[in-house]
Formats: sequence, structure tokens, C-alpha cells
Amino acid sequence: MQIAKKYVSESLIQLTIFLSLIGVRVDIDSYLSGYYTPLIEINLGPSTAYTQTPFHNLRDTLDGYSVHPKCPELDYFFASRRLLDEVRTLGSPRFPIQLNAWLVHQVSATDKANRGPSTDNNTDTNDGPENPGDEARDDAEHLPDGGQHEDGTKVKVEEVPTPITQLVQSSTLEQEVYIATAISRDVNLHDAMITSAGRGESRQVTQQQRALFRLESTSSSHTDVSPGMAVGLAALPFASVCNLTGNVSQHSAMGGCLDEAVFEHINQLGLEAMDTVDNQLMGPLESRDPQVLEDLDSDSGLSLETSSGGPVSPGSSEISSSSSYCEDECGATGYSSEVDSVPSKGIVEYAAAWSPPDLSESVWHDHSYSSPTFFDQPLVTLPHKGIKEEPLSDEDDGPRLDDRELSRDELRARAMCIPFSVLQIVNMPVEEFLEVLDGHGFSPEQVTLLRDIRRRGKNKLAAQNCRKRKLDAITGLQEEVERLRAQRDRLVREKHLTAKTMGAVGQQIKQLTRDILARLRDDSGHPLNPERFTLQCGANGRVVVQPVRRPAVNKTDKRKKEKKQ
DNA sequence: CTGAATTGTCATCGG
DNA sequence: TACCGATGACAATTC
Repeated sequence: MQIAKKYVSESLIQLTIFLSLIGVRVDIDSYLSGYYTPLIEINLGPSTAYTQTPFHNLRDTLDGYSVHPKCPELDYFFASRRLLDEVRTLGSPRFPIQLNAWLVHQVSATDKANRGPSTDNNTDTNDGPENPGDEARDDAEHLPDGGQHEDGTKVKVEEVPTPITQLVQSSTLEQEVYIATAISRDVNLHDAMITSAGRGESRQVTQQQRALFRLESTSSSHTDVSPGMAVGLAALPFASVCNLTGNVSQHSAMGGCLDEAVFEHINQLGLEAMDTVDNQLMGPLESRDPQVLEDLDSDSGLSLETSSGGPVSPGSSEISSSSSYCEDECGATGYSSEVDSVPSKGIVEYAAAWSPPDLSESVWHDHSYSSPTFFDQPLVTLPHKGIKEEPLSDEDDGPRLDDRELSRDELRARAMCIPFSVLQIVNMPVEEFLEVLDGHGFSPEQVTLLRDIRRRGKNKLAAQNCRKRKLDAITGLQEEVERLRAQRDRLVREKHLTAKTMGAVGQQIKQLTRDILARLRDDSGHPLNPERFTLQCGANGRVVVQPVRRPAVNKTDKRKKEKKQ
């Protein structure tokens, strides 16, 4: 009885996991109606690196394969083929054994109904989405008086095994859903257990829970996972699957819990990584003296390679420079922090009038190639050659860096007494730029220079983006070539193997035909000559003995050949 | 010193 | 029409 109970429970757990995963991530209706549609829509998503040109939307979405941007059809073809492969792999879903045992442990825990205070706390920490009313319970548990609540939670835990017992006694669908509810609640326990580790609850108990959780989840590969589980899952009727999928709230809730629990660690890592990034971004800047930042001037003022920031440049400019213009409209923001040595009223005005775009937004939406090393480079980088070698202090006897290494446009701007840096000229929005041209009383020469500086700066960025894109395209094509080469080799091997098999089968058929014909007799009682007769298998499955036809075509061919000769 | 690689710039096209 | 990005081509610079 216990074995059967466990078997059914495990099967239902697996089914629930299966439905949760499918229900959350795959639209079954869409799959039933159109096989590729949902995935192709994924392919058209905003994950592409080139967002500004429509055909780029079909590129670089899944495996990193890329085709030349001028061949969107080819790219679409490859993308579809990759999607087909992925769909095929999805056809045989596999679930991590670790996950299965993780949940099985929960059933057994609830089945025993008394696991000690740790299990009790598991129940109490359940503040999952499907039990919003548990929040009050959870809040009440934060009260200093924990003993009474422990008693109270024991009662709640004892409620859980009831549906499981009922499940064993009958096999109605309603109870299958019922156990799914119970299981999902238990999954929520662990989820809450993990996520609430940092809250104000009893740390000792929480650590015990975590230790228990880790122990059982890691030792699950050889326990509690019987082959019958998979069989039981497969043996379940699809009708029940469909019915269960209708219970959106339950299975989706469980799916959510699963997702959260499984990816909890990943999320934490991601957050930690983001914190690290923030520290990397902000740390050096906060500790850097503004004057030093000012001295770290780019030699060209537009050199992306050494001082680029891409999306980060807005932030860097905002921090390190008193006023630098950024531009996310073109997706090619890539200017480093540069402070023009000519303070002006206009700079202050623009610093106040135009705020740089949100850094986070730029990070996620700006796919400009001008920022490939966003997280790899410090915000304030040194211009190529010279800056690192040159002392940055005023003790340097040589000429000042910004005098020596200013770009030509920067020098021209200074010569024309233009109170804006190249960065500002290039990065300011067009409206602001037009206002500058109109509102500062610049001479025609100054206006021309301003326009040239802006044009050259933007074109420089565009050229860098273009080159980067070209290199990426070449790399993608090389990878595609390698992949196709490997595929070709595999197909050639399969072809040879198939030919070999076909030859063997042909020999077997010949031998079988000889044997059969040797046992047959003609009208005179002689065995049939295999050279003159053959066996033909008709469409209806009948095997008929037919005389071998000497193709007359050969004779005509011979005649034709003879005529030609 | 030479050649390759890199970078800046111009011209042009299309959106 | 102006603006802007993409890109081929060329020259200057760097390695």
C-alpha cells in the first residue's frame, strides 16, 4: 500500500511539474494550431543586437548564428531550422532528477505529518502567491512569542496529509488536482524557506531547513527516484493532462514556485553580479578626484576604442564631467568623459537643460556596437598610449595632455572659440544642437565647423559600429561554415552507412529469392531458374513469381549506339 | 622599411 | 528637406 501510494504520488508530482513547466512556458494551444508560430515570434523579439534596421531583427537571436545583414531570407531559413531542432528536442521533455526528488521529499515529509519544528516552519513560511491569506500568518509568526505559533502550525501541517490519503483511496481527477495543490504548497514552503532566509525569522531554524533541503536535494539522484515514476507519468491519460492544464491557478502557481526555487540561486548571482558591476562603476569614480578625471582627457575626444563607453558613456559623462552630452537616439553613444577646458555658460545651461538618459535603460536597450566592453572597462579609461605612461600630476614638465592630444576637431573648435567640447557637440540632441547654432550668435564659419564636428563625430561612431558589425558577421559566417561542414560530414557518414545497409539487405533479398524459387516447381516439375524468374511484391502484399524481363530498351539503345557508330 | 591592421574621414544612399 | 545611420572607399596612422 505504501509503495502504491508513493508511486501514485510521484507520478502525479511529475505530471504536475510537467504541466507547470509547459503551462508556464509553452502555449499548448498555439502548438496545436501552429507548430512554429510562437517560437518564430520569439525569434522576432527585441533580443537582436541590431535594432535599428528591420532585417536585423531576424538575426542573432538564438544560437548566435548570423548571416550577412543583406541576406535576411537566408538568416530566416537558418533561424527556422534551428527553431525546428529546438522544438524537436522539446518533444521529449526531461526533468532534472534533482527537482523530482526535491518534491518527492516534500510529499514524504507531509505524509509523515510530523517532521519537527523545521517542517512546521516550512508551512508557516509559505507565503506563496496562491495563499495570500498566509501573509497574516506569516506576519503573526514574527511575533516574539513563537511557542504558541509552533503549536498552531503543527495543526496546519497535519491538514496536509489528508488529501494524499484520499488520493490513495480513489483516483478521481479532483483528487489529483488536490494533491497538486498540496504539493505546490509544499514547494512554496521551500521557496519561502529560501527567500525568507534573510528575514527576521529564526535563523537557526532556517539554517536547519536549508541544510535539510540541500542534503535531500543533492542526495536525490539515487533515492526516491524509481523508474516507475517515468512510466507512471507516461501512462497517465492525456485527457487528465488537458483537464489539469485547465487548473491554471494551481499549476501555474506551482510553476512559478518551481521557477523561483530553481532560479533563486541564479537570480541571486545575477543581483550580486549587478552589485559588483555597480561597485565597479561607481567605486573608481567616487574615489577619483575630479581634477584627475578632468586630466584624463581623450586625445581625440572621439576615440571610442580607448575611452568608449557606449551606453555607459552617459553615466560616465554624467559623473565625471560637469557637462557632457549624451545621445541614445542614435544608439551610438560612445564618448568618454571629457571635460572641455573652456568653461562656459552654455555648458552649464545644457547640463541643466538636458539630462542624460537613464543608464539602466541604455544598458538594456542600447545594442550599439560602440559599447562592446561596457562591463569590462572602467568608466574612466585612459586614452590609448601615453596616458598610462604619462604622469597625470601637474609635476609633468611636458606639455599638457589636452594640449598635445586633442583631436583636430577639438583644436579647431578651440581655435574658433567655440565653447563646447566635441563630445558635447556630437552627443547633444539635435534640437539642442539647433538651438546652439541659432542662439549663440555664432559666425557662419563657426556654424560650419560645429556642423562638421558633429557630422564627423557621428560618422566616426557609425564607422566603428559598421566595422564591428562586419567583423561579427564574418565571425558568424565562419561559425556557420564550421557547423555546416560538420553537418555535411555527418550526412556523408550516414549515407555510407545507409548504402552499406542497403547492400546487405539487397543480398539478403536475393538469397531469399533464390531459396524460394528453388522450392517452387514449374509445370514440368523442375525448380524455377532464378535467372529467369524473380519475385515481385505487389501493393496488396501478395508475392508473385514473374519471369525476368529482358528490357527491350537495352536493345533499342544498342541499336541506337550501333547507328551512331 | 614594408606591409598589414587600425582609424578617421568623405561621399553616397536610403530611411 | 534636413537629419541620421550604414557603408564603400581612401588616406593617415599605428603596429
